[in-house]
Amino acid sequence: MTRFQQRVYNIVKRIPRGKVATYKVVARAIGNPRAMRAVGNALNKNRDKRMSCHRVIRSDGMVGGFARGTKEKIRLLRSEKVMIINKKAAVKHIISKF
DNA sequence: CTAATGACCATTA
DNA sequence: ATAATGGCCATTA
Repeated sequence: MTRFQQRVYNIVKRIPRGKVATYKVVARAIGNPRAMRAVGNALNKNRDKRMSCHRVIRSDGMVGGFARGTKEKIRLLRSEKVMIINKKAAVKHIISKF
């Protein structure tokens, strides 16, 4: 586990149920404002099902990728009442700061 | 060390 | 409105 991954997970862990954050905002929160792409890579490697990496989406509102499939990601989000239309999450759920 | 990869982003066409 | 492009960065081969 690299330190970068640690920092990412520590932030992602704090996203409350029913809310989502963008890769970009997470990158900013860990102090690497331009590392949003690397954030996605870090989450991709996570195999811990207990961790809620499905709450991280793209900055344009699209749900984005998921290690176990976008379908599953959407299913998980819907299960916690996050409204999704055309693979896009409703703005009201998106958190923009920590 | 260099090169390639990808759960991204903003700009441009 | 959609699609392509160049850039960015941690990790891995």
